[in-house]
Amino acid sequence: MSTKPKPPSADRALHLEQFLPYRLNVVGFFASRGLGRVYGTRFGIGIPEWRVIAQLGEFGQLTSRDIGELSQMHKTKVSRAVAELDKRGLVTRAENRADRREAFVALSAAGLRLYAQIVPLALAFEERWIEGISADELRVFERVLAVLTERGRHLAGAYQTEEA
Amino acid sequence: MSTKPKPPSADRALHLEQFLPYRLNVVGFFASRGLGRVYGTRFGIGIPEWRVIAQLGEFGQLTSRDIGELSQMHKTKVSRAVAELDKRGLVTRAENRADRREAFVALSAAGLRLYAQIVPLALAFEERWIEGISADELRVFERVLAVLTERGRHLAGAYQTEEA
DNA sequence: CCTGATTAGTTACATGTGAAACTAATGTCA
DNA sequence: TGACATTAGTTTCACATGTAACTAATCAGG
Repeated sequence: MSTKPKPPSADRALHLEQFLPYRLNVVGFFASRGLGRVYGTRFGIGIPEWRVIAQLGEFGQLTSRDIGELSQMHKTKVSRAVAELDKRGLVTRAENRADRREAFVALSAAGLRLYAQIVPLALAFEERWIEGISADELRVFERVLAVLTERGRHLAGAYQTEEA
Repeated sequence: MSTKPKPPSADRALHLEQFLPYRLNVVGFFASRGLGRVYGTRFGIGIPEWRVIAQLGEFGQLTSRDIGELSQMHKTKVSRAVAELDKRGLVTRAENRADRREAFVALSAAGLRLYAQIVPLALAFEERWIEGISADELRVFERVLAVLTERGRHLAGAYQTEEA
C-alpha cells in the first residue's frame, strides 16, 4: 500500500467501462443476482431474507438492530425480512425482558435446516466464481477490496446497504 | 492466474463478512451511493441518467440499445433515463432514417456542458477512493476484478444491470 | 421520580425497478 | 409479395425499497 506520485489529475478523459465505481457496481450486481438465483429459485427466499439467515446461522441469536449492522441493511429491510421469515416459521422472536424494546431473533429448527442446505450452495457458488484465480492474486484482491470498502463507507456517507 | 489445488470444499463454515459475493455487493453499493451524491445533490440527476450521459459523452451518438449494452442497463431503465434527459433538454433524439425503429441519442449543448462539469468530479471521486493504494496492487485488483466480472456475468445469467 | 431525548422496531407513502405485454418497424424466407 | 419472426423502444403492472412519521420502551439528568 505505498503511495505513488500521482499525475496532476487535471483533465483526463472518462471511460465508463474502466471507471472503478461503475465496475464495482456491476460486479456487485452480478454477485447479487447470481447468488439470488441459487437460493431464490430453490428456496423461494430473497436477498434480505438470505442475509438475515446467514447472520443468525453464524451468530445464533441477534436483535434486528444487530442484524442490520452486521449485514449492512436498512432497518426497514431487516424488519420486513424478519417478519417474513417469522411468518414462514424459519425464525423465532423472543422479547428481551431486560429491554422490552428489542427482541432476540434466532433460527428455528426449520430455519437451521434451511441454513444447512443453503450454506454449501453459497460456498460452491463462491468457489466456482473464483476458480482459477491464484491464491496470491486473490489475497491482494481481498486486501484492496477491504480498503475500498472501508473508504467507500465514508465516501458514501455510511448508513445502510443493499442486496447480496 | 495459476490454478491451485483446492480443498475438498466440503463443510466449511460461512462467514458473511468474508463471503465474496456479499463483499462485492456492499462495495458496489457504496460506489453507487457515494458517486450518486456527487452529482445527484449538485445536478439533480440519478445514476441511470449519469450513465447515459457518460456513454454519450464518450461515444457521441448512440441508440438506446447501444447505451443499454454499454452501460449494462435494462432497456426500460435506459428508456426512462433518456426520456428524462430529453425533457430537460440535455440530449437530442434523431430518428434513424435507415431504420425507423431506432433513434440516435446525443448530448445537446447543455448536455455537453453538464458532462464537462461532471467528469472532473467523477474522476476526483475515483482518485480519492483509490488514494494510497499502490499501482501494483491496483493492477492486480483490476485484473481479478475483470475476471470476476466476466465470470459473474455468466453465473448471474447475464442480462441487464443496475446503478453506479 | 419525572420530563425530554434517544433507541428498537413497525408502518405509510412515494419512488424506482424489472417482467411482460405492447406498438411499430424491419428482416426472413417461401 | 406476403405471412411470421425479430427487434427498438415504450408502457403497464406488481413489487421492493428508503424516507419519514410513528409507537413503545429506556435513558439522562434535574
